[in-house]
Amino acid sequence: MKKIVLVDGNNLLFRSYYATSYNGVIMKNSEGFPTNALYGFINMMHKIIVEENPSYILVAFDKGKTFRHKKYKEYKAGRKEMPEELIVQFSKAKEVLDAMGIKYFEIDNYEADDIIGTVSRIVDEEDEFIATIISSDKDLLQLISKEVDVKLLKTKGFIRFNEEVFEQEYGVKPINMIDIKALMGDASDNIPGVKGIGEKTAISLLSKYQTLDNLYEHIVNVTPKTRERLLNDKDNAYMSYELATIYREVPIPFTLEDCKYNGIDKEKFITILKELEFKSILKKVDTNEEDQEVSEIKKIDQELHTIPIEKFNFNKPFAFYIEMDGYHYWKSKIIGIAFTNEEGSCFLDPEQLESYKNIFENDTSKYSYDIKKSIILLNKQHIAIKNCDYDAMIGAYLLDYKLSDDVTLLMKQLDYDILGYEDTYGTEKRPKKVDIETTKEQTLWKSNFIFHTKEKLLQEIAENKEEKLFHDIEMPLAFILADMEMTGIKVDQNYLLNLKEEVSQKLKDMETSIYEDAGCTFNILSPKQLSNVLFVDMGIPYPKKLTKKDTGYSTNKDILDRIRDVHPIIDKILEYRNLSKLYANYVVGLLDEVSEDGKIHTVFNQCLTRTGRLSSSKPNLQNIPIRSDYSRLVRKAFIPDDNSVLMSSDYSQIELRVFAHLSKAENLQKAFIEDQDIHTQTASEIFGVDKSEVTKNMRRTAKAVNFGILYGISSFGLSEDLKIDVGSAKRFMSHYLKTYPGISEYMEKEKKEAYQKGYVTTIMNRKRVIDELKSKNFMVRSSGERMALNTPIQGSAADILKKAMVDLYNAMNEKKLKSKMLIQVHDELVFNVVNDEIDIMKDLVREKMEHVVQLSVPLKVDIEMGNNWYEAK
DNA sequence: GCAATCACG
DNA sequence: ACGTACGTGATTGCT
Repeated sequence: MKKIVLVDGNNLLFRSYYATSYNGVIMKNSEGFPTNALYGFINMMHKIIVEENPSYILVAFDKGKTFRHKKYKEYKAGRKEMPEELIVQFSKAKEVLDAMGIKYFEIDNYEADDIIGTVSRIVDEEDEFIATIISSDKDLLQLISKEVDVKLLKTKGFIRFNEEVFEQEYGVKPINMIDIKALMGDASDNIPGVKGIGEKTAISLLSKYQTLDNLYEHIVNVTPKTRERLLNDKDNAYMSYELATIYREVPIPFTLEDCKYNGIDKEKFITILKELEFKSILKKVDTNEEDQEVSEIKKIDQELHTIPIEKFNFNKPFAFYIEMDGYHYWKSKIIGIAFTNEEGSCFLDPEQLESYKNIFENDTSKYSYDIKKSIILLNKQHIAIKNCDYDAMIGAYLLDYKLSDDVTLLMKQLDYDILGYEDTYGTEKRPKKVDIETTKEQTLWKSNFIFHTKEKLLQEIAENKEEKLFHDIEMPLAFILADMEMTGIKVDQNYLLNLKEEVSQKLKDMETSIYEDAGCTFNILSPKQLSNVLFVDMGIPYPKKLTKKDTGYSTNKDILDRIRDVHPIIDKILEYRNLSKLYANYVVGLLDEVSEDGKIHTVFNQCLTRTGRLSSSKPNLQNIPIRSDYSRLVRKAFIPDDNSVLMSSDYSQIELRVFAHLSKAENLQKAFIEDQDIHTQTASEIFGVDKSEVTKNMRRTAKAVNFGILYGISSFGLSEDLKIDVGSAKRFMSHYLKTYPGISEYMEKEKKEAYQKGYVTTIMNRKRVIDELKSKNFMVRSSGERMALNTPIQGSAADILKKAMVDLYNAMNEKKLKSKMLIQVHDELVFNVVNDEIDIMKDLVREKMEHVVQLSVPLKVDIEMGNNWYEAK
């Protein structure tokens, strides 16, 4: 059997044009020639060839007015004119196809559909070929037969229809697609169909009567309303039938054999790609870059040659990689260390570690991967690391992976084949047992890799202007975080144990009371069971419309809050949830994490978030309760060392200040310079009242709007947050934007730049690639836009606090202070301050944090102290 | 393993 | 017309 692929060229070009035209902005090459549709088109054709692997392929295009226009003047009327910027891409597409070695045809007065219909008929009639039709137009489904299937393109992926799939989906034969169209019409082609009959009715009618003729013959059996509609529009139905029928007798001037696919004309293809400036595609085509990268890695692999450790020169710069035997570095031990320098690699057995202590502590320049992990593992053996100035993991993080350049491809390979954390250590729940027999080779390979990719990675960092971020912030920060983790924070376990008893008793009482109200017992924490009890058994009306995607009733706080007044059980459930969260996460959960030294040693993930923030895990110390009075009591369990206090220092409104700086909105900046309460100030301006007359509610609204701005704003989101209607939310927004001139311009500029570059940056040039902006899906793309707006704000704030940590840490060292930095919570630092350093620390912390960078608005910190974290806030 | 929920900034 | 605010982590229930 020979396989021929039939592509609806018009359809593909249309799709990729409209999928990549945002706000009228489309991709062009430097000459101004529009290229957006071609980009998607070429990728699509490439994908088709890879996925279908056809020996024959044909692309069909429309040409001229068809017989359908003669029959029905209104055919395709009301369609927007094809934009000039798309028209010019059509002729270019044909050049592209030539270069790709793909045959295309257009025949005067026929649509692409008709050509495809004719070819598929020929395929049906002869015995040598089978065909696959590719389009997103359901019309073509009528061509399905034993030898012909249709790959129907969707916004996400595709569905392959053959006879069975079609019948399962529609309950009729593929040829009845025409009858369906005749009844339901097609708005995009302006085919009328029968008024009042949509897809559902059409399908259900035809699954009973099969064809249009048969339906009208048995019209008496149809329900009165539908019968009336059918009779009213009978003429239209039959005309629509004709219009929807693909013509399969086009006089085609070629044979199937003419459509043989002989592969691309590389030279021609590359010339066109260069002209269109499709660098990423060019890279794929040009000598098959991906293969090259793989071979380069393999080359490193091959070059790996081990030398006896006695002959290894530790006085020259070297890379090292430490392998441990478990998932969690606090609980694991070293099982081997590999070293690489320009002469080769060697392996160190952990039993000999003691005698090699000095090589980590000498002045030689060292490179590693996940240096923080290495510091902590070695620290357990009382070994320090000096002069490690390069961490490949941090480098890869700053490059944000997935740029389509050499280093990133290498890093991807690296991540997948070599250093993948989960591949080596498993997951939290399923940790792998690591033993050196199986990993020795890999460990050597890893250090080898670190050494040999360093230059490339650093070069890439330089190209991004991220050198300062890398060398002056992230690298020193790794050591600081290691110190903070190792120091840990002291926990009052007795306090937590008492709290445990108290909460557990409350939970029991609560439980009985809820069961009484409900009249049955059930699992309160199961949303499924709970919604059943509330909205079915007890008959409480669900307060929100169920959208089609909802699988069932939601029972989240937002929903329950709206029905609080209906029944006392609701408040009890909310309370029960609060308490069980407190119990599981913050009482038992924390107690489980206390080490033998009576402290909690969290892990700060430095290379995880997309914005540049840290995250904290095992346990997470960045989400300890504070918003509710009762839950925040757990903070009393976090206590200072002897003769010390806990000091907390947090930036006031850092993200809004960063936003005022970035957006250059003058009155916003002014408010900060004058040290106003920013939400009150905003309220006074958008409500047009004096500050003294701003009510609590006005301030609350203003605060929500301010947050909306930081998150990339949508009036819907604001209305949800404030529980007001979308219209009012819209008015607040537009009023806000009028009040603060410059903000909408800033946001538009930011979005446009993100679309052009494909990434956004922070004040310290931290980079975040946003692939969502390329999505064809509106929702995904909008979300990409919000990321583009929010990341510079959140990320710059993160940069600022990170730099402050470095500056402050260095200053504390210089002054030989005994106080310690313990925790970072995005805009807050927590310290253990020894009593006789309180004054000096207060001044130093304020000085370093407030003057870490020079913005157009001042930075402000609030400092609190106490005998536990509860008091220091 | 994923969805739902809720803790923080 | 889409369906809707940014960034995290841990627990629970359920397939």
